[in-house]
Amino acid sequence: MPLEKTEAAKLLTEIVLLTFRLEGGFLSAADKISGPAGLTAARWKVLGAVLYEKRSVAEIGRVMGLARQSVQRLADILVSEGLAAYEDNPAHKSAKLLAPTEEGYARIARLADRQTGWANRASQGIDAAELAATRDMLARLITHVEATDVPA
Amino acid sequence: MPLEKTEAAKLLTEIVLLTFRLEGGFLSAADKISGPAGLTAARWKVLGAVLYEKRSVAEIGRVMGLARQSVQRLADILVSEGLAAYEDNPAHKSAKLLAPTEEGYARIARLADRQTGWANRASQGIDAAELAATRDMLARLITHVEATDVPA
DNA sequence: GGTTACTTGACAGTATGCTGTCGTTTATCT
DNA sequence: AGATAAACGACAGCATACTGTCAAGTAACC
Repeated sequence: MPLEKTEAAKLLTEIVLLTFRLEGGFLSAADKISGPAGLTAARWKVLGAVLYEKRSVAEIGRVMGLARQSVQRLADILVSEGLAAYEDNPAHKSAKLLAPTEEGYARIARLADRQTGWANRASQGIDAAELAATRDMLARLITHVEATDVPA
Repeated sequence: MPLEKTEAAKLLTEIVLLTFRLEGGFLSAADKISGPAGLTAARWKVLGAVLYEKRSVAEIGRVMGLARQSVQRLADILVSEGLAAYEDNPAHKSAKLLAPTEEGYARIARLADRQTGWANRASQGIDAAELAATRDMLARLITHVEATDVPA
């Protein structure tokens, strides 16, 4: 006899599928927004993670929920393109801190208006309170999912 | 002078980042759930899309929000592994319909209980009405995002 | 019926992100 | 201080998903 899903579990299962689909749409939009500034969605993510605070590669991975190795690759590309640079980390000899260069900041500035315009249009006609509730629930789900282990 | 974000746009921007992160968590869980049944998250998605209805590759792509070519690759793999088969499409000479084989159905059955258990645990303590509201908002956002074009 | 537009599958190339593994560096514990 | 554990960067290999392009099939239009 198969296991029974709770009401919440049924809804969560629907949310999983919708999240996959929504992520695809967001990613596609992010690529189109960042393309004209010479960036991709993934590089924008990494550069954005160090805009206001220098971070090590591993730290960026934790903040964005990505594997260390994925970030390492993108960070190296950003450095090779002159959009970011590794700076010495007083707290760690080999784990250098990534920080945007002037050109890196300039690239982000070039897409800011495009991102704002997109966000304004895409959120048009949607109640802010409902969006805030959705944001809070997504944050809560992230916590729950990361704490839920899957038995081998 | 930079463009101004509406309140809803600010919230949407936060939701974008949370969605990226949540998708990563869901994907990781889906891989762990489907692994013991000899599937991956991506193959489970495609097989799941034809469980109750045969579909062409392009149709699966539309339903799941994926590129035709991505689905084609996975569908070919499923067929080569004997988990699905292409059947003649009376309405189109070359666009065959994908359908699970008996073994394909069996694989899905093998992970059903694991998925249910995960969903029950991960949704524990979360109000069903709030989850339903989130689900509805995600569906709405998908529609909005897919209708919002990004100027070149 | 024939032209045109769209859909579909196929193939190639690329970007993203994962796991696994290794040696080094840092932190912890006794 | 020394041993153990954990974190970090580096490298390799692989899965997933994208864009671009082409030929063939289907639908729409005149």
